[in-house]
Amino acid sequence: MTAVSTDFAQALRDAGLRVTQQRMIVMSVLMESEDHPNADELFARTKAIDGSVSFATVYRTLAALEEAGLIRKLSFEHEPARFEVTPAAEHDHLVDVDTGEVIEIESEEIERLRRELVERLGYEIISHNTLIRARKKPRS
Amino acid sequence: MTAVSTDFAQALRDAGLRVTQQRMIVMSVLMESEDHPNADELFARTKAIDGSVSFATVYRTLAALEEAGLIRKLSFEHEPARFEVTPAAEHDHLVDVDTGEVIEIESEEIERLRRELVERLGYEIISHNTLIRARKKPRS
DNA sequence: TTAGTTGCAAATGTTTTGCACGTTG
DNA sequence: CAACGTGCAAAACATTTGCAACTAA
Repeated sequence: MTAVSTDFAQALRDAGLRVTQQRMIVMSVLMESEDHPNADELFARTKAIDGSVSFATVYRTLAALEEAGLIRKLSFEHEPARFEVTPAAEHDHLVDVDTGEVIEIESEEIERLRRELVERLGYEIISHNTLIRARKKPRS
Repeated sequence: MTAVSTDFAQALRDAGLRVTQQRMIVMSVLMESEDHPNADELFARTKAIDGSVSFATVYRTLAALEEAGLIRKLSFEHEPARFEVTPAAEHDHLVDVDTGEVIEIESEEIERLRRELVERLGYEIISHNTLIRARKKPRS
């Protein structure tokens, strides 16, 4: 029982969810992913570890974990949703339109300005999701 | 032939697209929409003007107009894509999670910071899309 | 024991597409 | 008239769900 898997189990319990083998696997697969996998990819990686996990369970687990705030769903255009473990600090996503690569970018100042702006409108941010489509500048 | 419809026709021609009645109707419907309609809603509003326009054409027109940069597709979560005419100034979208209302918010400073940050990474922004899920603060 | 979870397959909802016909340039 | 666009219905695609079997608490 590693520290990490204990954390997963505890996080599930805290969320009022049962600790099942399937959820543990999906969580650990997502946690260990450096990229931002979609449900298909998570299913493939999960199946490689435990062939009995079904596609439906991957989706249901993702929905449950998102609901619990443990993971985040990213909506990209023209492609299925991707997922990431909820980051400690908010960050935006830059997609290289030529390579498809996703880069996380972070700015405390932008975040602060955004929060202030939203508060001035009388709202409180629950979550936000910024997608920047960009292209690498030619290095002169 | 009004100035507005001429602009639509010209915009289509400039994009290398044929000026068809269907495209003109879809464009004008979207242009006159104060909200951010989805394909379903656009189809309904379009059909009210010309009953012969098909659902497929609405989708194909939206794809063509987006490709041409004339309109923008917004990906929300747990609901079909919405559309808006490409705004003169970039703006973000705030969704009131309780009412579903979509509010456009704009900040030149955030935009500037974001552009600078992205440029520092060697990229050039093509487009961006920010979705903020928020809840109205109780007025004390 | 029993409420929550799962696997399977079927269903759902959105968006796309093949094809024959119509229209634009 | 040639290329492009359209309508229709069927297909594709991502995601969700009903149900009977299973399992965590």
